[in-house]
Amino acid sequence: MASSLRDVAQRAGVSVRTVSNVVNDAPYVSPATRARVQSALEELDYRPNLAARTLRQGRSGLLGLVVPEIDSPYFAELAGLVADAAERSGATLVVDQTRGDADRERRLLSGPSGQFVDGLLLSPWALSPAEVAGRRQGVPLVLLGERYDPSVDHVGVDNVAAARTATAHLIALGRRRVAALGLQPHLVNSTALQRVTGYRQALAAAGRPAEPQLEVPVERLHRVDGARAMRHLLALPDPPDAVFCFTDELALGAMRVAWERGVRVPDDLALVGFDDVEDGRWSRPSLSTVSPDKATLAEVAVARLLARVGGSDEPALSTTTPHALLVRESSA
Amino acid sequence: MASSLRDVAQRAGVSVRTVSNVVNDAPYVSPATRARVQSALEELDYRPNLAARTLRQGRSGLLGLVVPEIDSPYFAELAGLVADAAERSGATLVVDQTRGDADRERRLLSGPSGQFVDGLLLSPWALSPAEVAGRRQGVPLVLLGERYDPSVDHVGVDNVAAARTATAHLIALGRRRVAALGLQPHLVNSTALQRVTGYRQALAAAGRPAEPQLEVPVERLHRVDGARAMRHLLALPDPPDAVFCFTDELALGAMRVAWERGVRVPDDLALVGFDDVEDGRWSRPSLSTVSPDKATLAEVAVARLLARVGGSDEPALSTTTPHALLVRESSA
DNA sequence: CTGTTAGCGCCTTCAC
DNA sequence: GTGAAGGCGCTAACAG
Repeated sequence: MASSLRDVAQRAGVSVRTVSNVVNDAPYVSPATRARVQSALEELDYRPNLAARTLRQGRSGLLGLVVPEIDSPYFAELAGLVADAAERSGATLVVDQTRGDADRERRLLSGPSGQFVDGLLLSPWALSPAEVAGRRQGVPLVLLGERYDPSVDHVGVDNVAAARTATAHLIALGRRRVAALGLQPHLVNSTALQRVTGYRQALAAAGRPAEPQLEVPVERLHRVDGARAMRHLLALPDPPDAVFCFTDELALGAMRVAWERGVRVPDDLALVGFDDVEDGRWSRPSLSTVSPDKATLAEVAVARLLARVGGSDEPALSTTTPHALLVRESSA
Repeated sequence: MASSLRDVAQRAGVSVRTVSNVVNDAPYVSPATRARVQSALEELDYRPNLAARTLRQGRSGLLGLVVPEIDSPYFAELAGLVADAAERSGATLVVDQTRGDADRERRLLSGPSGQFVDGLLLSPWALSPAEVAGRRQGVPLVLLGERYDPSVDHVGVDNVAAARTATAHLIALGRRRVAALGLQPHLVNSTALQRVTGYRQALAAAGRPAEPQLEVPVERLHRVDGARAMRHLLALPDPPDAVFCFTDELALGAMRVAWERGVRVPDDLALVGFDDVEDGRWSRPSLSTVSPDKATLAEVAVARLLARVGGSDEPALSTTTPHALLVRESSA
């Protein structure tokens, strides 16, 4: 059985109050008493009970991060950085995944594990803006990536501009038929939509007509989806000579298929991804990509959330974090 | 302000007890009352306070997973599967990372976030067996991968056998000089040690002498470490024609370096990794690997932990989960 | 079937 | 400087 404040007090021959003071190093404790309590604390291996403390002061020191999939490289990397940022700020991060399930997102937004955290970072996937904005009661919420509602804080990159840059780069390479891989018309989530928008803008700016058959939808964002979409593109009567993939995972799947089909990257087909995931730096060839500054994103998101937890009630902020196009071998 | 049981009771004109009964759908509530309470519950958008509930019944319904790095593909995949397994069992998983830091491991083992979870799954890295066994007080603990102490539950693959199989496969391919990449002599963690042991056993079984210069240590297990180690191997007067890498990440880094140096895989150099991480299925060439059954591992670990949480006091069990050698292009 | 109440462990206001 | 006591929200033992 874990020992409580009272046990320690008894052992040290003082009152609970004094022990509490020592534990939270408050002033007003004589050095002698403090020392005595200290040793009692150690002998009993006392640890404050977080449930009780949380109940009492309404704060747990815990921050929650909810992502669709913890095992997708992008979210895994992001989670790692957010955990680091939280750690630096003296908070502890706990991570939850929803597998893209609306119910789970909903539950985590206001259910048990959104219950004992002081604030929540959410990367929405299946939930509509209205639901997110509506359900947000109680703990502060900061949205990652998606900007849903002007009433809730948001941190993310400018997807439209980033996609435009990536596409423009492919066009500047002299490619004639630039495809877009990764549309998700079945989702409320609008990230893919923003990226197509940027893609189309770049095409238009270059005086190119939009070609609907070069815009390929995918179910999810895994390598296998990229592979399937690439097979589709290569089967076209007039296949593309460049593809802008909406995530690195999609691009890596597409790249593998290109190789299997004898299509040389970048000679026959230039590829650019999005996310700057570790794998893309080591693939063969290495993958050009739009690199969101994930460390800054994590830092800003945690800072904003902690400010809210601290009681800040300034109007909701939408912060755009930097990104950069990294040209590597797949589009050199 | 969130509404409490009392608020609801007041609104419905009943006692807290009755509301509590309804919330936890206990019996002994008349349908009429139940309905009345239900609507009060909804009107007030009542949500149980987890801190209070935990304080009261000493259980939170939360399980914790502590891994060195949440952004390494292996741990990310494992975390995803463990979260799924927990979900299926009605528990919620929270994930923490330590970045391989002994202090953080220590803190998480018994600190705040090990305080409000009912049980802990730990993949130790920097902590010594003695510390792990000693610090384990309070919540049940199940060790993942490393088998530290007979007194604590453990689930993992047979690293020695797996490494032996992988090495034997390379030998059977007719390779003359088989290297081992990934030793970690600086860690208390013994996974690498077990894998070298299996490697040496296979060599011995084939009547080959051990060649110390073919056993390459690494600092960490990332691609960059694999790349560095590979450069070292290729600079040897008599470089290997096969390498068994202790993780897929190391292998992927090594593979990229081989390509840069014009060494053909698998013709000039056969490669086998360990972990069966998603990337290796899509790399070029695809990566042969030892595939631990991660889903089973997750399932068993969660089941065992929940049994402990439920009060099981059978002697500590050490479970070996299955693994399989997957021969793909890098050693075909 | 339902109401009343003690107490989980902690912090903190009030008294000394 | 330190002690006593109340109460955070919930559950369950004890009435009725």
